[in-house]
Amino acid sequence: MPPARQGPNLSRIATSLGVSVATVSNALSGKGRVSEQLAERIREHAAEMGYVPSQAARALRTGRSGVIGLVLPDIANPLFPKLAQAIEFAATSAGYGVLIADSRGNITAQTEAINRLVERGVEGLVIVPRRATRISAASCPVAVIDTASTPGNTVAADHWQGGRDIANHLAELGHKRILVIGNNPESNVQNDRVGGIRSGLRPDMHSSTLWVERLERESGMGCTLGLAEKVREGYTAFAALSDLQALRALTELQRDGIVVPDMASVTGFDDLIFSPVITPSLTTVAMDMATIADVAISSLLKTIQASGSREGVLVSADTDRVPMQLIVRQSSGPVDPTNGGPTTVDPAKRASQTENS
Amino acid sequence: MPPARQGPNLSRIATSLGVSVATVSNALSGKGRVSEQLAERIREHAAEMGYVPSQAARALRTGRSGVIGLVLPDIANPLFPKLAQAIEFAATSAGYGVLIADSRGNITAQTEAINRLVERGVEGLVIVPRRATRISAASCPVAVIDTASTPGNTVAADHWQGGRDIANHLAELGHKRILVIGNNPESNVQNDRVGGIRSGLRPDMHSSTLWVERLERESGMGCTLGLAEKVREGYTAFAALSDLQALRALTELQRDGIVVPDMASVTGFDDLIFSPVITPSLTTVAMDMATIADVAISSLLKTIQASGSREGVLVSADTDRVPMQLIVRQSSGPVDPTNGGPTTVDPAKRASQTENS
DNA sequence: ACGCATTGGTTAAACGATTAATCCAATCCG
DNA sequence: CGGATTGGATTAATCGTTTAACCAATGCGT
Repeated sequence: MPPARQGPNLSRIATSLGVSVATVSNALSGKGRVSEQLAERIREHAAEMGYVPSQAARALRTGRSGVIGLVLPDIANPLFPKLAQAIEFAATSAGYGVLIADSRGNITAQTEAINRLVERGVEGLVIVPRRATRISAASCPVAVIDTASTPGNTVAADHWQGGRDIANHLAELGHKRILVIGNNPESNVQNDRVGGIRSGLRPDMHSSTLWVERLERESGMGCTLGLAEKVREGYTAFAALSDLQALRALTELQRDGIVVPDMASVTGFDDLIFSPVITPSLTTVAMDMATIADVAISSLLKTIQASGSREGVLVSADTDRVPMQLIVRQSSGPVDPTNGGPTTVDPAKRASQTENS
Repeated sequence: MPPARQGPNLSRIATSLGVSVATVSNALSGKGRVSEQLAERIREHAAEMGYVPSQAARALRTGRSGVIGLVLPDIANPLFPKLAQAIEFAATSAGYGVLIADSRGNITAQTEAINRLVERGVEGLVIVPRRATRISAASCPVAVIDTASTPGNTVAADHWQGGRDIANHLAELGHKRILVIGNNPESNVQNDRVGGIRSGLRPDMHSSTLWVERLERESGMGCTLGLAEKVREGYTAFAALSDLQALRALTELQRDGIVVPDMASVTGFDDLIFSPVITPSLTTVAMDMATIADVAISSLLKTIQASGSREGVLVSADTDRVPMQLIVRQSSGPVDPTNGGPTTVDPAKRASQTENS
């Protein structure tokens, strides 16, 4: 069936130069003993023939495929682009390729995805686990990116510190009552972020938490969050655990005639693509994806080289939490002195004024 | 160096069953001639030994790696998650793996990315080209996802029709003056969308176009688009060529006290992750990513199987444009009768009312 | 009974690179 | 001067599959 192999290979180079394949291999890899002269001649010739080593053959012989797998809980996650980009860059820089797999929601799919990658011969895996699932190590080294409080986590942003930074920021602006808006309390990441926020509150501050997914289960998808009511109750700041929730909050407030940041502040997490360009632009806390990816990949590769590359090991890194960076933009500002207490004004009325004027 | 291969392989299965490797291979692939009895026995035994074929060896022997490459102009593109997810799913269903590569902006990087993938032995490529770059075919079949008007395009959403749908929708709502908001006039996709919109306008309608990137080059990144002014001039609808621009427009309008959709309508493209959850939720036009991915992958694989899998061919499909679907949400509504002409009200005044009340 | 297909299986040669084991000088040193 | 060393290159085995070619035994028609 294979009618005519035509790509240049070691053997073709060898015969055309009148030497043995081993010599060519040695010259190109710089491993064996070849005179510098000959080596140079070989490299030249190989280059001009456009030689490209067969990864398949190399993989077969050495048992190293030069590929790692990236498993994501849900590719549609808005955070994914940055992560994938960073991982791809780090891996490529280290001479590795990246195979992706989407673990579409459920845990069985995640396991299947992992298996597929392993069967394809990946040398290691980078996994962003779904919600609170623990990774039962596959048959190769695994680096986990979730949050430092997850057992088995390799490296992640310091979500806790990010939360504290947000709390500090809001404290400095004079906010006393803060509503934390999260999606799901089962997410380790979101829990760390809430924890961080709470730990950063001054004694005279108070916070409560709104879980959107829970609310939607009762009131239907895409329901309103009732934030205008919260403003009336005296909340002056809305700290969302993700820019997506922050955006949701921001637009809802705006629609109800509550001017941000004049009358209420909104903050988010993750610095998603839209955050800098909306009006007002969003104050948020960004992960240092590049560093996270670097740490994950480098410690993964270290483990791969150390281990016989069999056994599923959970990789650990020396830096397991990477600082997050507060980015102050327009959506957060000093608390409105006239709106310090509950029910100073009636936002509903204000909204209707706006609509009807 | 390789001390102890341990994974079960054909030969191990063969000896443990007292047959030849060829027979095992045949039994497992169902190709050669093996009695049904023996075949069954072999399959059983292989399964319980946990046999996993070596992709590397198979790739080496057959020249088929079972992997395709996905090249993206910029992974950070918010559209990417859906695309990658769809491609990954289609490829996986067909038994292929997906290697990703980010072509980080410039065209040289795109070429390099392609080369890396080819060196890794991908059998074919799916490329979403950067802006208006033409793909100079690599040394393997290439499927291009851009827009039908791009020469060499394989399959894409019917952006033109999507534009027409938007125009129709706005026409039915009674809008006469429409501002199209795009990012960059060099994008084939955006141009098709504008073209579609224009072609769908009724004789009594009028549109002009605002290119954000051009504006930002003059007024600085993240500058305001001055849409309140446009409303004053009589524009009642803002048709953005991407949900990202639509969001930008929507938030700017809201901040300036212009209620959407009561006083102005906003529409987008792509149905990005945030579009359904903002307030008001965004009217948009969605691509059918699943179908696009299916067509791309299936015609790519068809070409791979047909060709000797060498030569870089630009794959073509029988369906080259997949319909887009209009999703009407809250951000578009009938034109405000009191706001039909220019300068009926002063939005700036209204905004300040809101802020000071 | 003899040639001829058919069935069920084996042998062995690839695929292309890596690498341990040799081999053959030429050189070095006591 | 002879044995040990070393630099420089070759031989050949190996990774795990696939597959063409081959072979033995059986069945069948004439």
